[in-house]
Amino acid sequence: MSTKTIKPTESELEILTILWERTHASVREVHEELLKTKEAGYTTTLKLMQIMFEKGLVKRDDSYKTHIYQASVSKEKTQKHLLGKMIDTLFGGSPTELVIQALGNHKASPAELEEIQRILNNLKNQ
Amino acid sequence: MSTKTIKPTESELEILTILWERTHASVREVHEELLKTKEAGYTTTLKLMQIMFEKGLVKRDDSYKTHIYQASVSKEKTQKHLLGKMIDTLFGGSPTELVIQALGNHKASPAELEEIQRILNNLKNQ
DNA sequence: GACAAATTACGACATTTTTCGTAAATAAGC
DNA sequence: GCTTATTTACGAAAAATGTCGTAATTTGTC
Repeated sequence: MSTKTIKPTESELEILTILWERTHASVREVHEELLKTKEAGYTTTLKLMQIMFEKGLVKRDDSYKTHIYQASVSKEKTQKHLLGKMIDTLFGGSPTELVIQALGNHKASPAELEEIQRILNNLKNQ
Repeated sequence: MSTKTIKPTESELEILTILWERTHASVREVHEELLKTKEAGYTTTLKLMQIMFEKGLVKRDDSYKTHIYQASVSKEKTQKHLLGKMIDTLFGGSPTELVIQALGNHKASPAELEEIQRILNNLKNQ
């Protein structure tokens, strides 16, 4: 009953990303960060985060005037879940197909290629 | 002005997937296929496909009573676009991080691992 | 303790997505 | 050519998302 609940919307994902970076932040801080990439009113961000709180996507400390928010779903779990969904719907259930696309269309440095190689070796020796 | 337009919704993606598999299909056929995985009324599917037509996501041949639909965005382009978006929003712009996640969390057969190895070798020798 | 500044709470509305009922159009069989 | 079955067209509404204005609350300052 854990992975099933993860279904953040686009906007929610943007906010989660910021919270993952900072571990915790006020609405104001999140909002400032959002403004760097998009237009939005302050109360819009506030409302969004309140709804995320009701959904359980974030936790908050409201012992002070300024509430401090924190993601309550981990980045890794969310990545895993959304990736799995994408593999299912877009890549016919084949993670390999996705990996091939990702490698083919997006540049990776030699160091990164080595890292992938290490993981690949691990998987082969099992 | 091509990749910017690709933004199918969840439902639209389901339909596109079916169209990609069959190259072309009637509403009835798509609907039957959809029923295997979810509940939906026939007119719902119809309406969805009509809207996709208006958006330009699909083409159709309406010279007969039963219209025949066809995806007008390619699977590859859509995969690429959505993958890129996911890399940006969820994986901090690092395709490698995504590949690592995908390989770590989803099983791949030895044959598939070999295929990935081939691609990796290719990338290394450049 | 009154005032100003910032924050939260709340409700309302716009937009997008999804759903479906009903009517009109089309085609096939008899 | 009439009937029946199937399909499309269309409108309306439900549901989910995103937007923001206004009022109430809190806190700090003088």
